[in-house]
Amino acid sequence: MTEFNDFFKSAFTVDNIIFGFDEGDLKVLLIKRGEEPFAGKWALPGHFVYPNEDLDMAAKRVLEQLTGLRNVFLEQVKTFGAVDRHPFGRVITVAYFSLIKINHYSIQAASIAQQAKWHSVSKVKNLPFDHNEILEACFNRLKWLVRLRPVGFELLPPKFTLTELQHLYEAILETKLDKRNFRKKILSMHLLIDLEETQEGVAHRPARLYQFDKERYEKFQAEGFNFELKESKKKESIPKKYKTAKLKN
Amino acid sequence: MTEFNDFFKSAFTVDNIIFGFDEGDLKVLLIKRGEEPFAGKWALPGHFVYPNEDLDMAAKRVLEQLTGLRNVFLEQVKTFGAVDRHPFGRVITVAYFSLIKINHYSIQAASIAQQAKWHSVSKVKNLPFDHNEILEACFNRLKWLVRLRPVGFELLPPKFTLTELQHLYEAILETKLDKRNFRKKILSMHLLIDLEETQEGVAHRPARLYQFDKERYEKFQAEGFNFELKESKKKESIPKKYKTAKLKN
DNA sequence: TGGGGCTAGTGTACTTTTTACACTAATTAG
DNA sequence: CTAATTAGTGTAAAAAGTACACTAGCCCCA
Repeated sequence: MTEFNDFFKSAFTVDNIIFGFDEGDLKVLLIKRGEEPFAGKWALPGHFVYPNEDLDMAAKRVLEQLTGLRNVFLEQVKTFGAVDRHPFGRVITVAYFSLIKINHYSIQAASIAQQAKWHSVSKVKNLPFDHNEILEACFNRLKWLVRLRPVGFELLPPKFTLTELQHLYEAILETKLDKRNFRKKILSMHLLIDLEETQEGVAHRPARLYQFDKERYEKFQAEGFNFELKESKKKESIPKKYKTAKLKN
Repeated sequence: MTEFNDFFKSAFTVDNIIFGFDEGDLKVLLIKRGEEPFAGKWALPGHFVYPNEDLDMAAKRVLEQLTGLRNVFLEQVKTFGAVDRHPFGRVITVAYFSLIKINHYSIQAASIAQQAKWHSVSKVKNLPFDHNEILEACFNRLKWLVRLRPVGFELLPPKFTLTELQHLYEAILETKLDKRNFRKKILSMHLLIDLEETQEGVAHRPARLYQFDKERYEKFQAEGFNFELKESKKKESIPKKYKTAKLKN
């Protein structure tokens, strides 16, 4: 049994990929690292898992320390364990992603980081460790999940308009959707409660406000239903420089 | 930095969930454990990850030692890290699942186990550790994956009939499929090469043999296509005792 | 050697879902 | 009161999915 002892020399961490949505843009919460390695660099928030702590617990702890939030959407995505991924030794990390409503919490950076800030997912690059790869894996998971389960609502305030919801989907799926078809599809699921209120103080026709019907959703989930959304094939507003890259039949 | 050292006392393993298909039944390869803990019990094959080894490498190693196979379908599924899941200390495990063609390899159990044997997925229970939970997670992943990507072919011999393919899908999805619709759908994907050969020595009309067109599939994958299969709503041959459990609208 | 048993193989009409597409409505700003 | 801006709505055509039943070809055995 002594041979086993050689194996008990590694550590593991959780990394939290926290997505939010603001100003029509999908964001990810990064921290400015307060400790070595890579002190001072923007990175994904994460921490070692304590000896008496389950993985999910550790992920919840990191999330709560950073945002003050509990009971938010949180799901394990993938584990990264390249031999040389951490300069201090063998450290594998379990990536979790969560979806939160921006502006519904205050960042409490001090506890685990010098600073925490939202960054546009599309602009983030050059993260330390293998964090670019981790972020990409989580973004792909989100893209996929959003087609199957109505997780989009986790990212919006409790009251939202259909256009806001559509913009969210467009940001995640990186595509344009047809307005009428989107509305038809969303409303046909009967997962939205029409609040019979409208926006105020906007310089155009005010939109109706809706609320996600969580109760109804949970009833349906048991029956296993499908939340698929397909993209519009309308003349897409793709900048010309990408046009040639499109695949042919 | 000394505080970090407390974290470098854990170990991690990979567990391989190896699926095969035989006699119309989905199987999983289990080993009879040669070592403590749980020596002598049937369990999922797995092993500690060596200090100089990536996770994927470890999974490939275990798979190859057990089956002699390389280059088979292998994918990370989920990581399990409950505090008390291993009696020897803190050990988290990364679950991988793979799909192999039964009868296309010989089990080389000696190296890591007393014995290895195929078990019907539907009959496996009372595995040690948290292996029941791990198997369930991998089976769910397979169910899901088979609808999106033509991974079914990984489980069949190079030449197969459409009925064999259909039985495979039915075993994985735990449902009946309509024969004509299944064929229409499968053939419309143009992923099968008609070998213009037929079965021999069967006591009925011999079926045509097909081969999976991997090249064509890989070309399509870049374009992102969908391999979804829906179940037949035909009068299902569900034993009466289950009928009352069906969900209503 | 021909009839029974068995599985292979095929087409069509109907229903549902998806898609493409353009105008009117309601508000604020100036 | 006009311009600017976004909200909100319906329909027809195409595609995909579904339900369903009979003939074809082989072996076995009497």
